[in-house]
Amino acid sequence: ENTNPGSSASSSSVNKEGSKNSNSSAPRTRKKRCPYSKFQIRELEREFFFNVYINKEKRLQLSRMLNLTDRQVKIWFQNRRMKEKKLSRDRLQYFSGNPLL
Amino acid sequence: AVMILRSRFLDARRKRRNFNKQATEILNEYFYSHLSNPYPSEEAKEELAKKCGITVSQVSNWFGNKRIRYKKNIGKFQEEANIYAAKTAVTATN
DNA sequence: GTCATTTATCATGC
DNA sequence: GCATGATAAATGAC
Repeated sequence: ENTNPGSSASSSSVNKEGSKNSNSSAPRTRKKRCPYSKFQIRELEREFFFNVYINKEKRLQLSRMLNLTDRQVKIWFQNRRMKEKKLSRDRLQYFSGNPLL
Repeated sequence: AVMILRSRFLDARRKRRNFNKQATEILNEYFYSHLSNPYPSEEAKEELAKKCGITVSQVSNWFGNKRIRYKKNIGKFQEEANIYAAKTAVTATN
């Protein structure tokens, strides 16, 4: 369902940021947003359920299992925490000051 | 009672509903009168949300979408921009 | 780390 | 069929 760069047997097409770009290419092209697969989301959510903050060890393990970079996993947890916070805010607003409660 | 509220909340998020005309008017008025810096402060967002009858998050969503879509195709919004420019000019004279 | 944001994508309205 | 609002990756300020 998801043709993830780095998944399957992608040899080396993964754009790495490690290269301290020798020549121009001044503004590094922004990485294109690539939606994660159901499987990737399930595993990420599973780990998020156990601990909202993931440590470096599990992060590396997860990134290898899901064919994601450590940075991607790290950012996913950051965004996920923000999502959780927003859900709490919306919940609070919705259930407060409503007609029948 | 709580259950129906809960279920209504769960599916109320992704069910999109267009804003009413008045709310859109208010948002567009702010956007085109701050076209050089269309980034309302948190206080401005709260005020807009109150006047439009929507949440602050919805105001942020609206400005985020408006900025990117305006930047991507300025020509398409030219007519709209002129309308609100004239509107703010009128209010300025009053 | 949080958090506003950019950008693409999703889901719906009409 | 696109317009539009909401959400999901990705970046950057701090």
